[in-house]
Amino acid sequence: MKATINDVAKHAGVSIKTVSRVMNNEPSVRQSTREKVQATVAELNYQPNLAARNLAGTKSYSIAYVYDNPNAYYVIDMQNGILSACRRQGFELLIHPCDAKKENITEEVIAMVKQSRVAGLVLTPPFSEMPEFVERISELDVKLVRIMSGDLAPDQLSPCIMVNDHDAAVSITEHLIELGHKEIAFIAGDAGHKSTVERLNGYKKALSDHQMAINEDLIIHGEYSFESGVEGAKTLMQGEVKPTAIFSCNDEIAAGALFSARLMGLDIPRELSIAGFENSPFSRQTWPKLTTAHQPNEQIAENAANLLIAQTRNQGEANPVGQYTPQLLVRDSTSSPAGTGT
Amino acid sequence: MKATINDVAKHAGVSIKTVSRVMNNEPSVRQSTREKVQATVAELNYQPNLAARNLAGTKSYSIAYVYDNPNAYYVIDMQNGILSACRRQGFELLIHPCDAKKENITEEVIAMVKQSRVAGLVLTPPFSEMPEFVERISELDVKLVRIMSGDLAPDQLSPCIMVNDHDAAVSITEHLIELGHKEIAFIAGDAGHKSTVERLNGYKKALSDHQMAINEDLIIHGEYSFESGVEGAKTLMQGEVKPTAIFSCNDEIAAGALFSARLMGLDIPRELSIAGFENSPFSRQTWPKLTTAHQPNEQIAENAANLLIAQTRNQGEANPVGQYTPQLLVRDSTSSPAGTGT
DNA sequence: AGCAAAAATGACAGCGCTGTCAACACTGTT
DNA sequence: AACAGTGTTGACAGCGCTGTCATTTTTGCT
Repeated sequence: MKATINDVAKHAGVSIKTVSRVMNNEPSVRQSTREKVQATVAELNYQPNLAARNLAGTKSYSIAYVYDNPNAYYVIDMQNGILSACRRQGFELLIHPCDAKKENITEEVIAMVKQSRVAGLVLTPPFSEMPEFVERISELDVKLVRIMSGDLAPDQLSPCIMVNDHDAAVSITEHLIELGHKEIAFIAGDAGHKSTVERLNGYKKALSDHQMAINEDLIIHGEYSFESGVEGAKTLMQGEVKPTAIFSCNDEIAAGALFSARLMGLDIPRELSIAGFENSPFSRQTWPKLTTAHQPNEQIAENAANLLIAQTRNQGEANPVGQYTPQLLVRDSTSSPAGTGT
Repeated sequence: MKATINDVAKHAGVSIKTVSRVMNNEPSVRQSTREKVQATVAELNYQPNLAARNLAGTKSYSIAYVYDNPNAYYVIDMQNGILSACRRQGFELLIHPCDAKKENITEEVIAMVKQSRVAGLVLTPPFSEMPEFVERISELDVKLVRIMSGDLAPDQLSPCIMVNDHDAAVSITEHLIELGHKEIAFIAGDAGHKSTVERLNGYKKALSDHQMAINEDLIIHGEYSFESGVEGAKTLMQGEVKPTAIFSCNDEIAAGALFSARLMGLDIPRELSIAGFENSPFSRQTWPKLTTAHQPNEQIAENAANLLIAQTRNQGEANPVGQYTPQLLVRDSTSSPAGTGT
């Protein structure tokens, strides 16, 4: 029914061990032998039995995705990306949703690692940005890869995929500046998230670069939610200095801001430009569609998983750092301010 | 480091096989022996090695969740529910996202089943509602459980968890009727989905029961999307007979309808009541929050997974049928029509 | 050609568990 | 007391693969 390593060995006229070597990309196999085996593998459509591999070997062929993110879209994207890498490399994925705020979350994850014997973990915010957690986990016999906001890895504990929110925020802000906006507001997300800090700094940087003053009254400290956008926009538009553009820390906030603006009878984008961040499905479910920054989550995740798998095989550099900068995606919620004739 | 069955056997003073029997709830173990072993298991915190189990036994200890659903919230809920059941029962979950519209999707899933040797599959729409697909898969040596819309299982091929969209739609419609609405519109989702049909029928049933006419002009055939809600509401409000309430086939459509209504300057719910369906996070991210029907997806999924696992162990009835009726959840988007004084 | 070193290959044990089957310990019966 | 019948337990092989180490083949060099 299902081909085993034995079948392949017999068909190819070599020993089981040689087939094993080929399957694991080990050296010390003559090229001609390797090809012969590979041909047989293809012919019989052989796929190694994961259970047997895990049982027999010292290495493990599974990795886990540990997450706590209320954003389902993000999780699904990450999961799909990781899964792609796993399928390609013959790995298994264990998904481990859990609560980052739980008192003994570190112990819980440590227990999971010991129990499941996974070879590595993919960590996304908030876990990837919890120094103590990362440190404790990295003492275990398990590889890590972290996806986080920033431009430089904070330490050498694992490979990191950095998402350059700062530069992307600069792009968005410059887009608004170039459209001719003078009063650009910012609605921030949760203060605890690194992404909030990075995006806010990018916004400030762009203003400074263009000799524009930073007006703290135009900066709202909110959280990553629709309601926060609603409130933020209301506060801003009732303030002394009315912005002609609002840069929201993510699409959900932007959707809220947009909603609020329409309630106030504003014509978007003519009277107020609104930009989001993330390019989540949210940004396409508003009207007009949001200008945002596209973050290729699935690709980031696949990249991260590949890096992780390479680590578990002791391949690749020790602690490579990948970097992604979300790209500006101009849609219909931004334009030149009213009265500038564009 | 990690306790094996051998350690347990030694500590308890019995043979490995006896421990195995206890772990698998097999009969023919004296009560006193069973307790002794269980105590040792607890003491050593022993957990069977899944890889070894899968390798040695004829049974498998993993199930797969096969899905193709663009709704990330739904998928995450299902996944979490299934995962809970798996954790409790010592099973492993394989997640298998794929494209239901792909030409040879059936062959692809069959290949996956053979390859991974999973003991069972959890199927949600659209897979659970594809008769040929289900039939082909059920010929395999794999158990199934289906979650689908309706009140009666369509066949005896597997246990089914039925979600009674019909009755829930009746509840929502009656809620609107009781508020005093006379002209109640309906915006349907994708015609191909059974849930659309069931909800539409529930809507019609409620109207009939209350001696109200069914006006086809008040029924919009759309799809499960925000845009569809926007368009649908626009069409309805420009029609000859203006509804005072709109029942949307899901929350996303309702959000679109709500958005559209606000653009038209309507005061919600005073001038127009809008109800959704699903209680997705969407329904809480609108303003006002949507009246909807709550579908306990996570619970449904856990229930389904438990049923599936019972099947793989040949426990439980042959083809049990579970049923859930989503519950009416009244929030702020519905009220008595203007001029009725409530 | 002859030899040591290096490269390629294979034999074999064993990972932690389950299935099979044999062995043993009790019953209640004649 | 001898027996069958039932309930309980354990010995042992083997699942499909990898790690170790021994063996064979090839290579580079004199």
